[in-house]
Amino acid sequence: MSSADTREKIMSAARATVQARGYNALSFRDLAEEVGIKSASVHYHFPTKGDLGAALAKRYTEDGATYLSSLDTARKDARSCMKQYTDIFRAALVNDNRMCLWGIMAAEHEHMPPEVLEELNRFKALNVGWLEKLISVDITDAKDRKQARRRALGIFAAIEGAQLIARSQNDIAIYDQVIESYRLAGLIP
Amino acid sequence: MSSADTREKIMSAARATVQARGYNALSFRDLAEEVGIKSASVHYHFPTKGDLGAALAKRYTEDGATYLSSLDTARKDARSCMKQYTDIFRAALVNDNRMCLWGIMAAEHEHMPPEVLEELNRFKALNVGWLEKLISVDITDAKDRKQARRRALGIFAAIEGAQLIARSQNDIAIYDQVIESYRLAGLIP
DNA sequence: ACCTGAACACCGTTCAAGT
DNA sequence: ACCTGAACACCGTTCAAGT
Repeated sequence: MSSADTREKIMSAARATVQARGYNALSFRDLAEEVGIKSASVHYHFPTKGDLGAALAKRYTEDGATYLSSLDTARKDARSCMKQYTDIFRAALVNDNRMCLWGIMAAEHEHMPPEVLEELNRFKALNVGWLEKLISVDITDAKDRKQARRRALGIFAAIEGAQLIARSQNDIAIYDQVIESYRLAGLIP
Repeated sequence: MSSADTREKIMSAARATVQARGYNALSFRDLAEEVGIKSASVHYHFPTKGDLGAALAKRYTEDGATYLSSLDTARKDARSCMKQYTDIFRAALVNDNRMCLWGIMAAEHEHMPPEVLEELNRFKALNVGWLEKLISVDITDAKDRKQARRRALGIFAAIEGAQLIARSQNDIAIYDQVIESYRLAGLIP
C-alpha cells in the first residue's frame, strides 16, 4: 500500500471521528488501530495533531467549495437554492448525528493551532460568500450590498446554531423546525 | 476552610475553564492546583468528571433562571428586552472570549454523561420559554402560539450560532453585526 | 469528614532503530 | 520512504492510608 493511501485512510478516519466526537476526542492510538499501523507511524504522516487538524480543515474547505460550485443555482429560485444549502448541514446530522467540521472545531477553538483557525476562516468565508451571492442576485444599491454581506454571515451563524441545538438532542426534527422558523421570520429565502 | 468553600472554589474555577476552553480541557490536576488541593481530593467532592460537569450545568441553569427573572420585562418594549437578552451572551465574549456553557457543552455533546445532557436541556427550555413569552405578548391565535414556540427555539439557536462565529474569530464586532442582521431580517424584535 | 501518595491504563510526542 | 518499540510527561480514576 502506498503512503498516499495510508495518508488518505488516516484523514478519512480522523474526519469521521472529529465530526462525530470532536477534535479533542481524536486519539492517535485509536486512529492508528483503525488504519492498521502504530500510533508513532501516524506522526510520520502528520507530525503533530495540529498538522492533522489543519489538513482536515483544508480538505473540508476544498470539498465544500467543490460541492457548492456543483449546485445548480442559475436555473433555480432562491428558496430552492437555500434548501440545497441547508440540506448539506441536515445530511451531517442524518449521518450518525455528526456535525459540520467548522462548527465543532469553532467550538473547540481554544485547542486549535493557528493553521487550523486560518482554515476555519477560509471555510466560513467560502460559505458566507456563496450565501451572499445567493441572497443578493437582484441587489444593486451599495448600502443593501453591505447589508447582504452581514445577512449572509447571520444566515451561516444561524444554521450552525440550528445544527448545534438539533445535535444536542439528537433530533433532526428540531433542525427542520428551526430552519423553517428562519424562513417564516424572513431570515432566509 | 469548610468543605462547602472548597466545593464552591472547585466549581467556580471549573466553570471559568470550561467556558474558556471547553469541558475536555478541564483537568482535575490543574483544577486541584488552582484550588490548592491534590487531584485525588477533587474526586472526594465530585467522584467523576461527569459529576462535576452535571453540577456545573445545574448551577448554570439556576443562575440563568435567577438572572432572567430579574430582568424587567414588564415595563419595557420587546426590542429593549431582547437587547438585555443578547447582551448576556455578549458579556461572555467580552469576558476573555468565553462562551455560553450550554453552547460549548452542546458542541462537546458526545463526551457528556446523561446527567449533563439533561441539565443542558433544562437550560435550553428555560431560555426558549423566556423568549417565547417575550415574543408572544400579544398573540392569542393558537397557530401563532405554536409558531412562537418554534421561533423562540430559532432565536436561541441563532444567538448561540452568533456567539460561536464571533468567538471563533475573537471579534465582538461580528457578534454585534450578526445580531443586528437578525433584527433587520425580522427574526428578533 | 476531608485529604493524600501511589498505582493504573490512557494520551500526544520524540527518537533511535529497524526495513 | 515508511514503520516501530520504548520512553517521556500528561490525563481521569481508584484505593488504601492518613488526620
